[in-house]
Amino acid sequence: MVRLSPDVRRDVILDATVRVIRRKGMAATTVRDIAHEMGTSSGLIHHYVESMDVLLADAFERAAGEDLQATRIALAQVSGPVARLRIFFATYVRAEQDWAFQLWLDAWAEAVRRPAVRETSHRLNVAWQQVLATAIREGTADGVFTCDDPEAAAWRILSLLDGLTLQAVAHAVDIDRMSVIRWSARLAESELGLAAGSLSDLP
Amino acid sequence: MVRLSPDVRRDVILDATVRVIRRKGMAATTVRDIAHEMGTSSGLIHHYVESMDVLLADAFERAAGEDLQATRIALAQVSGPVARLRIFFATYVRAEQDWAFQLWLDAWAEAVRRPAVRETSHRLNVAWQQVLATAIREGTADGVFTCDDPEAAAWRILSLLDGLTLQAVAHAVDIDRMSVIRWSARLAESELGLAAGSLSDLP
DNA sequence: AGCCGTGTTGGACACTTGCGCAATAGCCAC
DNA sequence: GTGGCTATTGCGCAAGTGTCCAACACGGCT
Repeated sequence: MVRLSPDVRRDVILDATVRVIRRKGMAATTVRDIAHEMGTSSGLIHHYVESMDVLLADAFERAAGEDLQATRIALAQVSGPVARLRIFFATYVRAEQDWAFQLWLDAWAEAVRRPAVRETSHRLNVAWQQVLATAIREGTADGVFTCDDPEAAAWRILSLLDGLTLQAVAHAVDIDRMSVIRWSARLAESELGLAAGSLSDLP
Repeated sequence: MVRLSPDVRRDVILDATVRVIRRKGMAATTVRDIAHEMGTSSGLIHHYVESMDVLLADAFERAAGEDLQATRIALAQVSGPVARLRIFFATYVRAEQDWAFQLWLDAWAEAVRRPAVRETSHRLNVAWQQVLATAIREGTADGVFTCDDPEAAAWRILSLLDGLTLQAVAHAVDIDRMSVIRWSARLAESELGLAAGSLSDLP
């Protein structure tokens, strides 16, 4: 029985929740799972968290936010619009491991019924789209890309990525991860006026 | 207590299940809900259905299968590859009303946890892809389309449709239904070597 | 009419869930 | 040390789940 300060304990609870929902998915995560994950009693969680619903929403925000942040950092570490887009596609699949994308599937499905989840998933989805749109805008400013509407192009590329990844994750067949990247990168080439293969060919 | 023949009862159960999952979503649907919906006891359901898992899968199959069949019929009633594709995009949004697409979101999310649901959603997704792939193959055979790989092209077009519709349905903003069709149709034009606007311009 | 097959009931069962509460035990100030 | 504040326990509770089954009652057949 380790006694922690409220702030630290709150953080430990969130961390444990993130780990569990990554392993089991949001819908299958229980208070007892989280308690077992951090090696405490389940009552402790209710001492800090008002309800399971908000805990799941907060944990989803942290988990998905970490992936977004990781991609942002990865993009910042390379220069040049083309190289940056290559990194985007590469990290998207790395970030969107099966368990991470499963979180998104849960969130999208739950969005109709849980306002808190809808707000979070919407905000994070827009954030992802903005990461892509910003990269595209920089490329057009540099004269490397040709694109009338970076916002719309970002939605299209991201939606194709999501639609293909969805098939790969939910059904575990028909579309392999390599094709997801290559096909999405080819759409990006077409959208941005790049030569075929400049994004989709392997380095 | 109305006594029905097994075949009729099975149909009544499926119908009631479809109604409930349309109202509450797959994840929140219980045996007792369905029993209450058709005004019988819950035990009756298990007398006909081996498990909740397959009942949900069967109900999803009926609901989603009806939409698929409606699109197939609509496609059969027009001739010419271009006209047929236009109908495909038009009926896709009509078929995929919000509650219908919500079913798909539920199915994709539940696929990991419910094997029967995964099998059904996988099979129906492939069926949708095949409807598109067949239309594309016919167009290439007629010399109207130019496409190396109709199977892959169908996956890409369908995935973009799903990815965009997902945003429209789950978040109810950012992307309107008109853009979903127009953007997907433009990808199809690019994939099939059609002139810009031949699919995406409104009739 | 009476009977029997079977469609149907309604609750038992074992389990899981989120949640609250009295009791306990660790840490810090004195 | 020792007391007191409070983080933590561990169990109980009520509600909810899928599944199963003995009993019941309806309807067609003899």
